[in-house]
Amino acid sequence: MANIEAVAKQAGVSVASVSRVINGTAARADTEARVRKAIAELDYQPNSAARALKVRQSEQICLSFDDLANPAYIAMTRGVGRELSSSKYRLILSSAFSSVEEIVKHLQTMGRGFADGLIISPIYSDERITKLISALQMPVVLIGNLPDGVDVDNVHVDSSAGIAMAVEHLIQTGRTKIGLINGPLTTKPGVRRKAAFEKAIKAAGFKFDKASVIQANTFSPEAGYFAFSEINDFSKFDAFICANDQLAAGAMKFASENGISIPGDIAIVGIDNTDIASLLHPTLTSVDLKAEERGEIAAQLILDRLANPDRASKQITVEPKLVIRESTAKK
Amino acid sequence: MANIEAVAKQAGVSVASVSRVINGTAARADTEARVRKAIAELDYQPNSAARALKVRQSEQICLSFDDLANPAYIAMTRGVGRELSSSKYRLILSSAFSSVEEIVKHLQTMGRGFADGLIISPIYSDERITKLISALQMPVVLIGNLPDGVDVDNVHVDSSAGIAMAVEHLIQTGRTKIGLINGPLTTKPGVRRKAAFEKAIKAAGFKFDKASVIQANTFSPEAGYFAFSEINDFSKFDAFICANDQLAAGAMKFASENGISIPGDIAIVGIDNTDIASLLHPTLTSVDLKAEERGEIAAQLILDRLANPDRASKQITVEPKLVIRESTAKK
DNA sequence: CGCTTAACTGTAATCGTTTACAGTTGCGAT
DNA sequence: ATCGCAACTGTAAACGATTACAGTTAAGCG
Repeated sequence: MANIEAVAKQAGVSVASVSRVINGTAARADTEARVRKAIAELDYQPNSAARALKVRQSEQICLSFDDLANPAYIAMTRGVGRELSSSKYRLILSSAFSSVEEIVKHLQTMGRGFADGLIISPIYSDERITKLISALQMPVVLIGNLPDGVDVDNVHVDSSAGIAMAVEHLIQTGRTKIGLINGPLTTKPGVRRKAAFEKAIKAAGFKFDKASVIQANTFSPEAGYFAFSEINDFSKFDAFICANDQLAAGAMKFASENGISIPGDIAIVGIDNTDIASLLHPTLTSVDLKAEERGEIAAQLILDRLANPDRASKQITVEPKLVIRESTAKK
Repeated sequence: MANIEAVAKQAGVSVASVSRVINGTAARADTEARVRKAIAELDYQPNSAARALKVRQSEQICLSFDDLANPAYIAMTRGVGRELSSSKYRLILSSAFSSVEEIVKHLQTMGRGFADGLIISPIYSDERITKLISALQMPVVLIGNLPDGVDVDNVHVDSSAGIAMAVEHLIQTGRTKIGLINGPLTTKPGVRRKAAFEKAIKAAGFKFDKASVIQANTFSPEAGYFAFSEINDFSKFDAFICANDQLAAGAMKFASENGISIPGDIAIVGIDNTDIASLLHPTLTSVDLKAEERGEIAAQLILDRLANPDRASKQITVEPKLVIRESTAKK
């Protein structure tokens, strides 16, 4: 309610002095005391929007991703948060719950005054988002695959390499009939994981069978459960790679309910190496895509860019790591 | 970069007309076309901070909680998000990663211009937060227990009743030596769950033994694992209630690694009924504290308050529900 | 072709800050 | 006491939008 002018009047000084006291610029002890007293008396708090307008900074960084239910993004957020907590910037999260329009609108609003920088990790490969990213007139870091022709700071993980590791590991542990429970093809990871899987299978000298890829329609445990329930003949497979740990967990639940032994009959590899991997029974072998580390790096990139607006854009690649647990033990 | 004045000049109209076109107020087709053309040419986006300053609204609601790693809060966020998505307000999240100071500062900044309303679910019972809440000059909804003397909109769940249900269920299924793996006593849920447990045990006609409460120092699976590992003599117990599903998951992991049968030797009840409950092996009986529903209600309360600033504050109570699964089957 | 009225447009004030600039004050040195 | 200089303070102009109000244009109608 009270504004800086009211405080100035109450303290018997000018608005400039009030502002200076608040922002820690030089002020006589006497002046400062009166201003602080007036602030306390009026319960004054500066208006952030006005400040942001004037100084052209909000001291906020916005992290945006699509799927709050996905633990990989939560880990990413942890990474960003840790890195930012030692800076002057606050982290705000914006997670779109429905349409691409919504997310585009959200980002634009953020971009024009509510945030100084944006870290965005879009799962859906909609070209409107791509356009938006290149149109955004503010520091942006993209986590995930950089679309062609977009020149922004970027951190991504070589998930193909991760899938190759998983395939290799399965083959080394004696599996020959490997399937993929994939995420939706409307998402970037869905598209990329399928391609990577096909490539890895061929690279290992097997022939790729389209029927070995089963599409789930979300990245959830329910979808994994449903995917497994649709398989008529489990004897065609002795291993599955699942596009994330959630899908793997759902699949394993179906297996345990239906007398399919893991890893006895079927080996399972998850992706993301989230907390759940070591809690499942059996514990889940999973490809760690280093979400938390990617978050950290993204935050570093944005801070660096904020401090140094004209530098060339950087693209950073993180290496995945296969974490071996019980679900892929030898038969 | 471009501001409204530049657009006005480019289009050969006044800034007022530009503003009206943007905000959908009446404009001649001719005028509108020229303005839109100018906007496109200059790649103009209105500055949110300036708009927020002038109209005294940001069209943002801020949801704040402490622990992003806790799936219960994620569920809560889902509830808030769903409810808000049909309103004109956007949801932003602010999750504190370290000190109370940080969260206080964050909320204040939000409060003065960056958000029109605040939904806050503090886990730590620091009185500075309480003070802050009552001092905040904006619509606030508190999810969780309302401190004495604070008169704000509130939604809370009767977790004592939930714990009583769990105790009752355990007794009915033949358990007599019930323990509690509690969360840290520095958190509100930690304090309250312990008290509720003691009360429920006594209400059931058992005598309460202090040694039956084991304190974990976080709400994580690791803490649950560690808590179980510290128990010397499992024969003293035939059931445990865990202060959340995460703790339960960790405890079950220890059990499975150490030949303790669940539910054979020990029955386990979790709290929160998160996704993981049905993915664990055995599946976990859990007290559903309706986090998602509480989020929805909180969002409704804040929208209602925003539409109706002078109404008396409302306190809403949600009833918990026990979801019975395998981990508490009869011996 | 005037007149009335509705529809649109422009001017300028305003929101609550910050900050350049000029003006004032206080203090030590002479 | 006076001067010089540093340290502080106040005035007023921004920042980029919205909007009341008054002024203009267009349209409808006899």
